[in-house]
This record gives sequence, C-alpha cells and structure tokens, in this order.
Amino acid sequence: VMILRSRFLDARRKRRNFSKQATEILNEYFYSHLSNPYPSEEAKEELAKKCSITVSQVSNWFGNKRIRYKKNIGKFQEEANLYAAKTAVTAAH
Amino acid sequence: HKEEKHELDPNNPVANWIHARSTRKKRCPYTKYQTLELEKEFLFNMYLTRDRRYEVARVLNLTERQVKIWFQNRRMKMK
DNA sequence: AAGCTATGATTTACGACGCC
DNA sequence: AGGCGTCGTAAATCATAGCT
Repeated sequence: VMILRSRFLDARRKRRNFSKQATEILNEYFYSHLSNPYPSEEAKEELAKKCSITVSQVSNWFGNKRIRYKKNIGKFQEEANLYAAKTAVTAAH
Repeated sequence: HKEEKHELDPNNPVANWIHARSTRKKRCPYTKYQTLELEKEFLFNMYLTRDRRYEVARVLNLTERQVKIWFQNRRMKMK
C-alpha cells in the first residue's frame, strides 16, 4: 500500500522543465523583488495562473531560486542584470 | 510573517532574507528502515501519544523531538 | 552515447505563532 | 507557563531532463 503510494509520489519527480515564458515570469518577479523575494499567497496564485503551474510549484521554484542564488550570487549576476534592465525598460513606460 | 534570523548588512540584497540559525542541526536523511517504521506508525495513528513517541524514538534511534517533527511534517505532506 | 550540470521535487529541522 | 498543533520556509538531498 505504502509502496504503491511512494511510487505514485515518486512519479511526481518525473517532471518537465517549466516553459521559457513561465521561467521568464518567475525570474522577473524574483529580480524585481530581490530584497524580499517572498511572494504572498495571493501573488503566488497570480504567478501560478500566469505560468500555468500550481501554487506549490511556484513555492518550490522560489525556494530553490532563493537558496541557489544566495549560494552563488556571482553565477547569477548576468541573469540579474538582464532582468534588472528588462524591468527598467518596463518602468520607463 | 518573519522567520528565523535576519542579518544586518545594508547594500547586500540577501541581507534581509530569512536565514537559518547557525545552530540548526544539519538535515540527516533517515534510513529506509526508519522511514518505513515511521510510516507504519503513522498508518496506525496520525497523532502520537507520549508513550508511543518515546517507544518509536527508542526503537529507531531517533530523538523524541525528531519523531515529533517527523509526524508534523508527515501530516503536512498529507494535506 | 556518456557525462555533467541545471532544475524541479522531496526530505529534515526550525521559527513564528496559535490554542488549550 | 509549557507543550504540541499548523504554516511557511531553509538547506540538503534526490531524481532526472536536457545540454555539451
């Protein structure tokens, strides 16, 4: 019984990477809230809808992103600059 | 809602994020046997009595705290 | 094709807060 | 006060998708 369930749960590990657009949306939020990248429940729901993924997946994504960014800020510098520039353009109308 | 500790360092984007205290025990994956026995116990009852907690901890060589937290996490996982 | 890395999911361990 | 409840998360680890 539990073996069946654990296999079912393990099946969740069969995943596809998120779409390019979804990753784009998540990164835009992350880098435009870099000093406090903790979306509220409502914000998570909105992101989930825009990305066509679940709220849990949004939480996982932010959890992974925060720890991986923190662990190696240098590696993400280029990406950070890219999204900073992008949101700056958006802000300038 | 704030958790754990914040570092005081201006100019660093990560400074105001939530950080685990350095005293936190490193995560230690449980053995297959430990997990299986915990699952069996969970199937028996989702909430531990004090006596069961003591017994499970003793048999699996875990602390009572670890067993308590394992059950808390397991209940959350179930939701 | 094989190896390696990036990435999404799961597992331990707590902090914050709640209710008895 | 004190202990166990949930909720959200950190950090480590797992599994494998997808490059090189």
